[in-house]
Amino acid sequence: MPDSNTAHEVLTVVFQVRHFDEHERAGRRSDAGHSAPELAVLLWQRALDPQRGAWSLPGGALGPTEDLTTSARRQLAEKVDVRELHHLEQLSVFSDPVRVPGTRTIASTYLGLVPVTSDPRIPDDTAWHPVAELPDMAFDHRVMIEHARARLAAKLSYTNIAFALAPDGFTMSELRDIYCAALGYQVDTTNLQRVLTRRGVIGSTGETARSGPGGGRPAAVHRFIDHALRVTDEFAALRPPN
Amino acid sequence: MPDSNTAHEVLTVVFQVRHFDEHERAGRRSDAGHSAPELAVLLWQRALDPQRGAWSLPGGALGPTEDLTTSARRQLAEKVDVRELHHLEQLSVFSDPVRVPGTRTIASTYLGLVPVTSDPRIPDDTAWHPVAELPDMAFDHRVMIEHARARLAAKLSYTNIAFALAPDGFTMSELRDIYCAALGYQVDTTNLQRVLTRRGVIGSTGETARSGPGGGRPAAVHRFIDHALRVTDEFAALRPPN
DNA sequence: ACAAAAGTGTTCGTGCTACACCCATGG
DNA sequence: CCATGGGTGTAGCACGAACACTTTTGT
Repeated sequence: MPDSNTAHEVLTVVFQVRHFDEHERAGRRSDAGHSAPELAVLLWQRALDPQRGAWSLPGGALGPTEDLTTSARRQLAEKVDVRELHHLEQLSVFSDPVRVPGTRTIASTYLGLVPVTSDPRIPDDTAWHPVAELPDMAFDHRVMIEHARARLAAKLSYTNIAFALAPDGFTMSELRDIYCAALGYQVDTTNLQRVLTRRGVIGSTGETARSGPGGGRPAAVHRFIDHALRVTDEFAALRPPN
Repeated sequence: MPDSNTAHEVLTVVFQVRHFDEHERAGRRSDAGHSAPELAVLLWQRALDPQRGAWSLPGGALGPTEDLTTSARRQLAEKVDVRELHHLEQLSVFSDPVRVPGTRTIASTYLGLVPVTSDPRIPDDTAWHPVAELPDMAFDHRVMIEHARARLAAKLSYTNIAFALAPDGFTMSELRDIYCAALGYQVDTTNLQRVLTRRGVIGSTGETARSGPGGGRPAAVHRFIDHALRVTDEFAALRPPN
């Protein structure tokens, strides 16, 4: 009996660092006055029961001839331009038999990252939400987002994964804002630059950016050396002998 | 149509650090003359086609009312006493539509750890194999073992995961042998002790072990403080400010 | 006494943080 | 010339690697 009563779905936590307008979200600006960017997740609102009105992660049923990664990309193509998805990796599987009502459904979750520069057209039932204040979430989707966020934060410190969130060229201030948004705490610009250059993760293009209104020294433009995930701090301790 | 033609199986990479007899495995002894322990994986040999005679990871079909972790434990109960399984964690999912012939089967893989002290009775078709020289492996099981080994090696350096491989009480030499076997390279006993005590991972019981034949100072007996997985080196860089 | 194994102390290098100080631009 | 923001220098700390040295046992 190869057939079963079990369905398999793929759900992707898509993150992007975004600015949210002040009039949308009162009383949330940095000291300097300009709004600080925040880590956002892409969600769609359920139009039908169960859990009508609650927000869900994008995704859907796994097709019979596709693997999980292909399925995740296919499903996201309806919500986000696939070319904008600079990183996609597998997270964990949620297999509680009663995690959703009806047919028993196993969910494989993915982490997807979109750079700040892209602003893909998204359907009407879909929106970016700051991870700091999530709406009512359907089923077990909230904990999936928490897992994804923890994974992202961890990898920011020992891989070059930020390449998938940053634009092609950027100033160190812009990159610091991205790290702050993704990590949820303040990061020192000076040390960020030193750590990433020492590890060979970023480098300087020759160019310089124009200084903003009110002056200030023009910033050097940097870029990520690699555009694929690389581990840059493999063993903090117990590393192999020379 | 909730029914599907897709099956779901759970496969577990069970590791244990074991001694292999010299007459079984010629020419593999340390300088001192006593055989060094090695990292071993539990496999069973297929009696039926396809891939008859090749070796497989233990596991099987996911039951309709159990989650993945429960299923892994249940399947292993036939091979290994469950009480001996001191750690079990999810690895990745293998979802290539043609990864096995016949019904499309998705495999969720797990990492399981058994302490050196236990020697569970295992069925006749089942055996421990050193990971350094695996036999002919069925399907995609070889790469699953490689994933598991990489995960174990990584976690040994930034978590207390070795508690699941070590006995209740141990000397630092015994613990070093476990780390050497699992990592595949030499580890310095002195520094291992310092790293793990500073992190609060291990501590000294008052006791001392008897010295072996040929003398030598009796060793202090140590133990792991926690018996659940704990991350001990979360941020190597970019850690939050004070 | 001697060998063997365990434990301790010391030196060194490295990677990260924090903070002070210098540079370039717009007004 | 001054405010604003970018960049550089430096001191200090915490961690881990390597290795010499001391301690405690058995024969």
